[in-house]
Amino acid sequence: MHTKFFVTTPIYYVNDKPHVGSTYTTVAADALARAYRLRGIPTLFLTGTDENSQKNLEAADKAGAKDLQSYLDGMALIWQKTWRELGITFDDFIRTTEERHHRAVEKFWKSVEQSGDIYKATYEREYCVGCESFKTPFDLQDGKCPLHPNRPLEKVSEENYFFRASAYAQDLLKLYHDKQDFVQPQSRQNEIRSYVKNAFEDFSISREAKKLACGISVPGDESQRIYVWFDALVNYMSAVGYGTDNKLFAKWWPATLHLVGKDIIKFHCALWPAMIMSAAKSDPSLRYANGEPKLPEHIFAHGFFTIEGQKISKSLGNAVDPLDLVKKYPFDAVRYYLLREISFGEDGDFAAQRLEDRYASDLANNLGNLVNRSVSMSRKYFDNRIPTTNIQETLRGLPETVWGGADNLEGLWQTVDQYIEASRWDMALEAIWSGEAVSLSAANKYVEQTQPFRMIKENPENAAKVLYTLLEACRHFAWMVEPVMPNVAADIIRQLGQDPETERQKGIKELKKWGGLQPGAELPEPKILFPRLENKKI
RNA sequence: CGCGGGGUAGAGCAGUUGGCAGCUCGCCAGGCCCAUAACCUGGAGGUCGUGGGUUCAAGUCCCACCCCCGCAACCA
Repeated sequence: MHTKFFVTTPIYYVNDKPHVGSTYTTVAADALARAYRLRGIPTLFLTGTDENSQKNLEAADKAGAKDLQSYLDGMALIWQKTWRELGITFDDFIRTTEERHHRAVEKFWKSVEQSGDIYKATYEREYCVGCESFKTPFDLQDGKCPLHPNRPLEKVSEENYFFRASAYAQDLLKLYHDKQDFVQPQSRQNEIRSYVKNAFEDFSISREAKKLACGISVPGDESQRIYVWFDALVNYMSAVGYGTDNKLFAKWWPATLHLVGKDIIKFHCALWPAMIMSAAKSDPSLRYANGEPKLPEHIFAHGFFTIEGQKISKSLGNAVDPLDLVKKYPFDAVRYYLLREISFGEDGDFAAQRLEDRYASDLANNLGNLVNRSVSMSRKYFDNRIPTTNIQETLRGLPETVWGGADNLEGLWQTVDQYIEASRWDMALEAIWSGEAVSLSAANKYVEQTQPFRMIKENPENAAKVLYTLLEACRHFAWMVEPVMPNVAADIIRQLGQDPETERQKGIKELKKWGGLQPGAELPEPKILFPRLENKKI
């Protein structure tokens, strides 16, 4: 595990409100952030909005906003509000129109300039507004942008500033080679490698101010504005004090993990590290003691969604508003579904039916039912209390049963931690649900094999052991899934007669130990964790 | 020679470093009765797109081929 965890989402364009795509990225980041916080690791979770884009200007006009700034303010608020309602625990929200960001960009630009990697050149090329990037003949297909064939290319002939990105191609290739997990999943690293190898050119990083109504001015040249990507990427640094708070910056940079969609990997995995390599040459705060540039440690590119098998599209009316979603389903369930159903890094499909299946099967039948039956039996047979038993004797399961005991539980914790470190919640959750010796499934089997409801008559001592084991296991499972389903986890802890906040204070080491439940403690009346979803079609 | 994703049981999907082909749902037959008609056991169901190759061993690596999906705008 890391000594600190600084995770970011991309900054989102505010030309629209959040939808499942941005929600997916942000929920994934949130679950990771919560996991590290729970583990006592200093965590900073950053998200925000990209407000210097021409697209926003178009959107503001379209929305009939009285001026750009009030439009941006309104949208930024909507994004923040949406995230809060989805239980997103971001620590900071950066807006690229903020002063701190402007100062960071300015400093960054100057560093790159000082390193000799900014030069002026006149050139004529095609600019695609859709991509917000220049296209080389190599990029074009039939003279059109292959991504936006119906959007006319702008012929641009002007004097701009360029970033000498090509000078870093070799260093980037070396980086990918030396650090196999710099870009994940592996297939994306391959893609990036071939891009850098074959098509990595210098970037134009400014436009004439008179043609661009918004954006940050080039330091020392008011007639030019900084290209949106060159500005946007720096947000990851400006939020942690680059150019404004050296101490803060030293504490948090470099980022541990940039979470991005697969469409923007070129910018994050090639341009961004190249920019840092350059700036680091003249800015010691961007270098380690050994002189190496402080690059982000990992970049994870997730896949895209289809909705019910179809591409997300407003004209089809299938864009899902996350706020509508959490009106229909508990947000814990939505979070669980997003993180469990799609293998992180792959494309996936969002289907209401699947969500409901998972809800009924994984959540209600397995998790909810296990907690409910365990608590109910304990209350019934042991006077509304956690059975009194010798905890030492519950370290192992009864002979001839599947239950693997405390050692295996420790192993499961390790597995979960390992998958979290790889950002693979899908795998972590699968292990919790259906691992061999210790899991929700194993716990349910343990009930069948030992039959405490029968055992209570013949061998109450063993029944006490089994039930204590089940309750204690539930406590562990609750903490394992807490980052994904914070409300559900808290409910389980309460049903076990503990206070979630008091428990959390004890720290992860304590929580991971076997025997956290006090034998003989009172058990409150259990409530259904996952009520049936009747007629709740989305 | 555009870019990318994918073809594994009826449906939906996993398969990190090559080592008996798995999961969820559905279906069939049992069990249990603590529990949210939940839980457990057993079973049927697969030429892992096709053809070659490497290997003691390939869904997994290599080569060729076939098929499907996305790529106006919105957009991770």
